[in-house]
Amino acid sequence: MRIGDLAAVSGLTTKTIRFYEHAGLVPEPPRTPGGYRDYPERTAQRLAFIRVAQGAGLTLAEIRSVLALRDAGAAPCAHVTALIDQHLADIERRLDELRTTRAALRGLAERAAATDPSDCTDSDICRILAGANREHRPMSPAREHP
Amino acid sequence: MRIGDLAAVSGLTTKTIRFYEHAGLVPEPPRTPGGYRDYPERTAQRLAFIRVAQGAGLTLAEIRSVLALRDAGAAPCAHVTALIDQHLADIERRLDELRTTRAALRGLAERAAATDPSDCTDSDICRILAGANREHRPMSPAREHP
DNA sequence: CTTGACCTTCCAGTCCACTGGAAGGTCTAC
DNA sequence: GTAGACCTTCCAGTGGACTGGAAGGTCAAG
Repeated sequence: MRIGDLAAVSGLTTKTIRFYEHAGLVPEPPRTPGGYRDYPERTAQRLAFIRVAQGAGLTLAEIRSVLALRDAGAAPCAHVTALIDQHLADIERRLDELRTTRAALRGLAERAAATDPSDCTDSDICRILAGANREHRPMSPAREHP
Repeated sequence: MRIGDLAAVSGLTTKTIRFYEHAGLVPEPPRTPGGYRDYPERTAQRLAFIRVAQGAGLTLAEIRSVLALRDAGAAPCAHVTALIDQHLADIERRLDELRTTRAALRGLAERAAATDPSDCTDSDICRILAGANREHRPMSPAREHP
């Protein structure tokens, strides 16, 4: 099975598969005499597993750790369970953040509807935004890497 | 006002302020004879505005566009309103995604609780994850740049 | 024998908002 | 005069998951 075939059956691109190999998610396959990658059938299963795990919100690094355990002959169950719990907690946190930001934005949308543009002078840059939540600071929503 | 003072009153770092200047959010200030940045008072207001706008979930690029309008003498109200609506829609979409992923993860957590590790063979890499949502594919959650 | 589909490697860029560090200059207090 | 706090510039890196492109090699069909 060459990389193009594998890409076709897995729904990924050849680029992505090479990237996965580079990232240690897929082992280096044997090569044909011409130097082409020649994959065994089970690599397709591995890629399918990666997709499912990604769908569950695991990062490639986490998926790699699960695969490494399995490749080492260990049952990764406990590890997987921990990852799932961790991601659930993470998602709850992000949901909270998003709901807070949504509430703030809805407030701003209301304020915007009530604002007369001709009323809006240079002094504050923007009447809608400036002055908003000047009392209740603790908002800071979508900052991923603070 | 030198950059350190401005950092102190704005709660940002000097690094960040220079970065904002480089990014076109803050105009280049005059310099002291020694070459230090010497900010007027109103820059502090500008930085405060940036923080509020960021708190509302606007990106620096969007904030720059609002500031550019204001600097050009125009009232950015309509633009700001559009940005707010857009971000609200965006947040709804992300909330949906997160809720979907959460539901999937809860299913996996249940399955994990019901899985006996000694039961778990090499064949599928991981019983908990593999085989999960093999029917209802459409999950794909936290993919920001697909 | 040529076309063109496929493959190879490697490097760099994307997005976002910073952050770190090196190598040096300036200012204030003692 | 010197310590050390602050400032300057510029370049590179972070995380996450790819994606694009250049420059070239291989293979099957016509």
